[in-house]
Amino acid sequence: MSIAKVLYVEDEPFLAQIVSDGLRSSGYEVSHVADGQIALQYFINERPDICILDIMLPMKDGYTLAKDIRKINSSTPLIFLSAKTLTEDVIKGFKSGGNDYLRKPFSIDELLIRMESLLNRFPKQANDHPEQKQLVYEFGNCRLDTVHQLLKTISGEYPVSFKETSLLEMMLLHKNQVLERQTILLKIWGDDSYYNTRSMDVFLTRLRKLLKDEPAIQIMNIRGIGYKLICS
Amino acid sequence: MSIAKVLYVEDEPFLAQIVSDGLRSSGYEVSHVADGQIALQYFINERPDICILDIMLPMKDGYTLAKDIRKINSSTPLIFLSAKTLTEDVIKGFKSGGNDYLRKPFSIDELLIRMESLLNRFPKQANDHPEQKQLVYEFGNCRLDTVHQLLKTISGEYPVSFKETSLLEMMLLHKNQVLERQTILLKIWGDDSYYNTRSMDVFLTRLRKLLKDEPAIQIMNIRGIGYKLICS
DNA sequence: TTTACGATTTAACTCTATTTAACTGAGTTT
DNA sequence: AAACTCAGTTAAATAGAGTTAAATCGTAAA
Repeated sequence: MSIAKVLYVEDEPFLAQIVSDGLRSSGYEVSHVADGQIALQYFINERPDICILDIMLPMKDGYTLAKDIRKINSSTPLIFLSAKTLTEDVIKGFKSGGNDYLRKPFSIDELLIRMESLLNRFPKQANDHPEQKQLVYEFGNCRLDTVHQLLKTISGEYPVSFKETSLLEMMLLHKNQVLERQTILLKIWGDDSYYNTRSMDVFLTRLRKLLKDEPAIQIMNIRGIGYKLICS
Repeated sequence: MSIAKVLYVEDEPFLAQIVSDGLRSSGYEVSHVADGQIALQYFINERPDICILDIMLPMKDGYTLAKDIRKINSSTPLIFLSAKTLTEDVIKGFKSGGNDYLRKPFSIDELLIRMESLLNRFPKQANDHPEQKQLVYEFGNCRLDTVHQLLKTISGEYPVSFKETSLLEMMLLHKNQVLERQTILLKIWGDDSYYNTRSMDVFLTRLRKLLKDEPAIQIMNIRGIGYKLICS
């Protein structure tokens, strides 16, 4: 989804400023309105993706506003923010069409996560965007097939393990550039603890051994920083 | 909607009794379980319409349980109930697949209205209509008929068992993507205990044997993670 | 109810990717 | 040059995965 538009209705200017800033710095486009009457106009004109409503408002209270919005649109998520803590107020909030109800004071982070939840913005899996990554790499006289995990060199074709494939692929994506050790570790191993660095060394040895017959290809170490894969 | 089934996971007996009674007197059908490990079994067998999970549980905590449930089913609403009040716990709850998070102590009425809200937002469906799933899959030179449980390969047509069919079908639904072992186990076997993984290995061997004459089709292992079915 | 059979699980064993360990060497700092 | 840190090599240990066969389970026919 592109940038989500938020309609935020709140009459207390100080809080409104803090929350608006918080939302904006998380990438939302925020329209702030202080009055319930005007808010409905905004809703109609701006078609926000989500609304955040205070309950106590001048002219038209939050419950009424929510009901009015629901007459026009039944699906846009509505979150109530209120200092009213009684259960019956919460129930009134849901009955008037709200989808969530946060008691003041609340944390911005909690508001954000609840908004995301209502907007279904959780990255389901990496599967969502089957990113069009390259499957086969040619370099020097070699070829790495990341699908079948095969490395063809001048001296033959060898099956390589998943980690070997990942490591070589990562270097190929940065060939002739410096690639930091830590970057590799974090990406492939998930953390850069001592034993994982030792483990990576072992894999480097294996890759170097596989590529030893290709004089034009070298994995160079840059001490204290990382590696550079030299190849055409 | 007919009577909604609730799976309620809570290890504190006194609270569990109160909440269960409250839900029942509001017309819900409640299954109460005190243990996270067993809860997953219940989920698979009972197919509840909504789940209410405590966070602190013996055997398997609420977050982990939620993640496991999400591997099997992505739409059933999940509500966390917890004495943990920190924002970061709330965020963890949503990140692990929860749809709402209520801090203890909470009022039964608030729980009820939030349940109702979620049940309206995710109208019963996924479970009732096991969405028009594909019955026959074509891949490479093969064809899997899930109705008659027949696998046609280049070398003939073979009857396959229910588990073989399910396993292959699941891989086909994720072909050329990484599919986690645990996801398969939870979905097909219902739990990921040791012997089930061994059993799955046996089925993989059988599938690989059946598909061995199709060089373009391979079930590749990604150690520590899962499998990838390579095919067109 | 018993038997027979196929489906699935359990068991025992093998193989292999990855990690751990121990040691060696190379570049840096003092 | 001594001391130190980082990196490379090799081998052993571990844990994940694969294979095969035997045991068990469940169901339908006898």
